Amino acid sequence: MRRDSRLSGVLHVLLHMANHAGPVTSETLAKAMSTNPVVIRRVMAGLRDQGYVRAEKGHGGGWTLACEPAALTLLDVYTALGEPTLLALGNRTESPGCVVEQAVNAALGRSFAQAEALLRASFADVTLAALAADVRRRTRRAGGKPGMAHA
Amino acid sequence: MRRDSRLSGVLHVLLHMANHAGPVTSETLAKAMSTNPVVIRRVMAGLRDQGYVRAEKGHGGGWTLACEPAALTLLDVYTALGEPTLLALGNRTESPGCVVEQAVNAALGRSFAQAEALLRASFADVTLAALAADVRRRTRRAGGKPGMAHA
DNA sequence: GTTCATGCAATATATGATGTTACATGAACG
DNA sequence: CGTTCATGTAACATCATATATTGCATGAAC
Repeated sequence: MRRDSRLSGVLHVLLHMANHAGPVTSETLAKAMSTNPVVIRRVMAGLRDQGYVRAEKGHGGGWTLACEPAALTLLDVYTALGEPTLLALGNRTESPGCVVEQAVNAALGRSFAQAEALLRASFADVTLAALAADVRRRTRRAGGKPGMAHA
Repeated sequence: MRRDSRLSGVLHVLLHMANHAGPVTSETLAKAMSTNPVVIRRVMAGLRDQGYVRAEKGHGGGWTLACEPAALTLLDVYTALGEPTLLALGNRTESPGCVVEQAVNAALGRSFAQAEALLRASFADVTLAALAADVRRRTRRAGGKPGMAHA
């Protein structure tokens, strides 16, 4: 099944913004992600509505981080994205009349709920600041420069 | 994202077979699942190749369970299906040149690996016999008959 | 008022699960 | 035998959704 990479993409964008002083335009971010500026605006809309980032128009405009990186968790970002489906597996139908269906749904549902809870807990444990620190560590190790070293 | 319901569907089919003495045809199973016989054969192919079920042609043919329900776990079934993707989220690209990408992939990868491991462990803990027992319990509680009480 | 940037709707594309048709193979029954 | 029933499989249609793209409106800075 096709996998949703919006969370990954948004984190990538946020880290670039954290590494950058002034506002960054959708176009710049899009080039760094080799995608389209509209896609950037689309996935950032939720974060903007939550107040995590700010978008300004006109000359010198672009995206700015509007919160403490240490206070923003992956769970916040995931929630701002609209909490897209986490699991690729699901129950066939919700036909409450069939006891077989009920038993299958109950068993799978327990497993699915556990996995979702674990994922959310994992997300809540990681802050943007921690990710940024990891980026700095990797940059030092590679001896490169911090900016957007994209192909 | 659209969710893969093949595991749910196959379990449904296996439970119907466990409740039924003789062979069951794809057509009968398809009606019970309100789908197409070809879909049944497709998702059952892996289980047949693993020897978990048997398929016989001609008059009186159909599908038969070929293993102990207590020995068949959901993990076995999942594996026989070809281990379809468990998580709906994924990493954007595998561009090893970008340290930001590496950091994001590492963080998300840890969460994803944990969740997948938990799911597999959950699956390994449930046997077809346990599911069948749950079906019987639910049937008793509802006062209905065990067969394929589908709409 | 021209340029730059976001906001957003509308549309196109790609992928993968699901549904369907068609035909071949082989077993059981007359 | 041949007929019927069932699976096996390829080929194609359908549908949902993430992703890509175009177009135009809005508003800020020069």
